Amino acid sequence: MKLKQLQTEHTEKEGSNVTLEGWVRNHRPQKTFGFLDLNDGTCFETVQVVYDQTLDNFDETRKIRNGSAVRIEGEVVLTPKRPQPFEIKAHEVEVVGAADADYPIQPKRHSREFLRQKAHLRPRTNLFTAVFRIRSLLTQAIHDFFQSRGFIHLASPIITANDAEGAGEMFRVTTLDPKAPPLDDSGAVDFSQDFFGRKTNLTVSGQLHAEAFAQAFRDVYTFGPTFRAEKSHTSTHVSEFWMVEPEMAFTDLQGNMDVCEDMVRHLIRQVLKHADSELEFLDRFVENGLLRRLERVASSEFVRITHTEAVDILEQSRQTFERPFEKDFASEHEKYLLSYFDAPVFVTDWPKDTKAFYMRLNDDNETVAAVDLLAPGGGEIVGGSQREERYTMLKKRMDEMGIDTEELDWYLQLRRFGTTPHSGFGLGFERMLMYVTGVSNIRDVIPFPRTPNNCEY
RNA sequence: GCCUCAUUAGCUCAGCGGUAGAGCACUUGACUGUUAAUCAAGGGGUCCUAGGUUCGAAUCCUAGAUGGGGCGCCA
Repeated sequence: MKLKQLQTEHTEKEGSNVTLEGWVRNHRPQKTFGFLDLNDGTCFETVQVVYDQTLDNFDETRKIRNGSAVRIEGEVVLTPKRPQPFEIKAHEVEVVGAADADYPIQPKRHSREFLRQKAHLRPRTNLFTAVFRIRSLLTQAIHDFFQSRGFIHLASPIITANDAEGAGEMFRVTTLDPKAPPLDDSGAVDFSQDFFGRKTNLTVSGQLHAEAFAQAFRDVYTFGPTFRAEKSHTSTHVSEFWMVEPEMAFTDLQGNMDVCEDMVRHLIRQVLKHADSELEFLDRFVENGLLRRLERVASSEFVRITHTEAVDILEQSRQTFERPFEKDFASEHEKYLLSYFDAPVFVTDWPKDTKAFYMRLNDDNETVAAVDLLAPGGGEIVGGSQREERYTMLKKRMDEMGIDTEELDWYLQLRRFGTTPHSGFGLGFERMLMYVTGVSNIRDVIPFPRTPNNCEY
């Protein structure tokens, strides 16, 4: 039987025998009896197993160490006067796989740094049980949201030929011999002899491919892994992460923000609805006030201001900032705007030279129809835009910014064959997860994080 | 890439120029309802590495390695 099921049915099951399988989180043996805290992976909670000398293998059971895998057969006993509503009175305890004495996870707080070095064992701690249960829930919620609105999911390619679209450094994909690659006449590496007959990289974004599908299915989204080879050392960057990228034809920037706002609210509501125990734990041990913050965001209207308005607010703030804010914002500016409004804020219409080539040029010729969503406690979690759908404008912008128009001819063609005003955004999945769980380092919301100089496991 | 802080037992940390410490974990024992149980005893150390200063270095100095935090780049 699964513990999750027993949790909802323990009243009906009172007095009946059940078998549970799981891992011992903590063990409190005494002289003639003892207690095992068992987690079977099906829910956040543990169940207390009580055993005594009536067990055939009482002496062996007394010696069970934390981390051991066990099978318990016993009776469901209601315990309304104790901290837990029910427990299991064991009739049989079978050790399925004992844990050696040097099992490193103890029933106490460990540092995140230590647990990162034990990434294969950390899902057995309360914190990571909560985080990864919510991660799974959030994945489901994303698909629910888009599928229920008729969006088509597309698996955008992980290996791409797009060399650079301005999103950052890329990982090269190659089968050439690193010691003796073939060279061309000028002495440079000859990638025409590489596996795909050209230079290829891991994707930095599925957006361009999503745009192609949006011109066929209208509303589409991608949800998959993304790779950046930047040597960033921060708590919000990893080399491999997941992005959600919806793309919508016949949709302007306002419509884009409507979908984004609905999505963020939906995601938070789903977590609030289905992860009570996890959020309660996180609110207590990770971020005091997490629940209140999420509830407020789930019910509040998001603010919408232009970049020009945001700059005005910063200018009138009477606060001294270390960095200039006329063009792009640093985290200190984002924090000020968030505390000013005390709600999620969309900032739109950014100066064109701070943003990517595909964003639609506004009539002022100075700004583009870009949008960043700033969220209290999470910083920038979404970046999006209305795309430049006018062929000549796009071509001009690409030339100005030195983007290879030959390589991206297929992307330009989309503007010649039935172009539409269209928009989309990218949600950093792990950043959303940080925002929802209160966990402050992105390496602690991804199962096996990859960062510069670190690819263990 | 830049700036900072750290590295002492399996974990969390104290010690800051004079014999290597505590709590938890582990092992053993006590305990008839524990909730990160409690109590007692025991085992456990390349004080990150390499140099240097000193009668004497975990402690002071130099370099390096690894990790954390901040900034930049971004999601």
